[in-house]
Amino acid sequence: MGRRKIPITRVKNDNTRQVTFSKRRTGLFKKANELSILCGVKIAIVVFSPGDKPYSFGHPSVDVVAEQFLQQEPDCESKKVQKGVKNLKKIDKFGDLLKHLEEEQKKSAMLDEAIKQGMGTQLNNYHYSLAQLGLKVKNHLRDVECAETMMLFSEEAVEFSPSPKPKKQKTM
Amino acid sequence: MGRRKIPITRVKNDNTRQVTFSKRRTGLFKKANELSILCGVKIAIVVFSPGDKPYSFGHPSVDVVAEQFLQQEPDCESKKVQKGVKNLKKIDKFGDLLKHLEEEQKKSAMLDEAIKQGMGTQLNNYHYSLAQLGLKVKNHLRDVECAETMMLFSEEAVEFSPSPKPKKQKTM
DNA sequence: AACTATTTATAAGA
DNA sequence: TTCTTATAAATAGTT
Repeated sequence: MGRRKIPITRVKNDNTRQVTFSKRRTGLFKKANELSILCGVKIAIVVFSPGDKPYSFGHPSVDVVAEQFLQQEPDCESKKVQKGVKNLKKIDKFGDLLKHLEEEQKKSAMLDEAIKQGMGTQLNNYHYSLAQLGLKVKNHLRDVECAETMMLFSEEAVEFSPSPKPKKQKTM
Repeated sequence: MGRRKIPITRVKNDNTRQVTFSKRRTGLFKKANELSILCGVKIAIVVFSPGDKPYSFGHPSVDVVAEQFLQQEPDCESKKVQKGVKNLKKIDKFGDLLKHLEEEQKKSAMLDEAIKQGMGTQLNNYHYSLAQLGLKVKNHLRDVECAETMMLFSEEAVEFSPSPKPKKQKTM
């Protein structure tokens, strides 16, 4: 799609790579925007530049899409989970771990209830705390090298805008 | 980019819209793949079809990208969290809830350790159990209508594959 | 940032 | 859904 055909392998020259990134990211977001409009669908993209700066696109917002993505209830998956839990119970060696897990789930339910009681302005505080808990849980999965996670974040829904809050703002 | 130029407005015919979605989604994921390789960057895309079926693309995986995106430390955000936690401690009414939360985090650490001890074939079972826990956590956040969550599910990290586990599998 | 020769994506049709 | 192909659109190299 240019003066010459290029092989799809990492662009070696730093500067060229950054230019390619800028051009193609723009093109990608444009395509995503068209897709969302033409088909009336929700979409979210998150990408990090070669300099590790985050860029995102979302319609109607990254949040909304991520939210929906996580809410899915996997029929077969849930079966697997249940099956897994049953097998788990058969294994003495991990019996107490299972107990811990169950306790955590009960507490989750408690928190859930308590939160519903209504805590007005403190909702957000709890919210953040819960988010931290969620992160912990997720990290476990990562640690055991299972990649079936996903998550999101906060702040404004973005359209064609470089995401805010870059962790380490490097060169780009 | 076809026999004719089309205006970027919602495609009215249901069938045509679905066809357009399929073609453009494929094209978009291809572009995303090229971008990730050419520039050596991480990227994740989540999109829902007109029938609300989820599709995703991630390099190296949706998880990894989401993880990094959420781990960014938005100066103001992290301050808010810390501030929130502090305020939380000052509020007697919610003191015990906080304790519960802290306990859960400790247990998370325990689970983490135990898992690292090595559990071979049972890893996946625990993984699923943990995923359930994560789901619980997420649900809390959703209940309080804050979208800064994260969660997970299970099964394969995806590349060019329609995501599994559609909640309500409609027409497409 | 612009330009443009080329490659690539895709709308319509089968 | 998959394929074909005329045409629109993206972009690599250049300025």
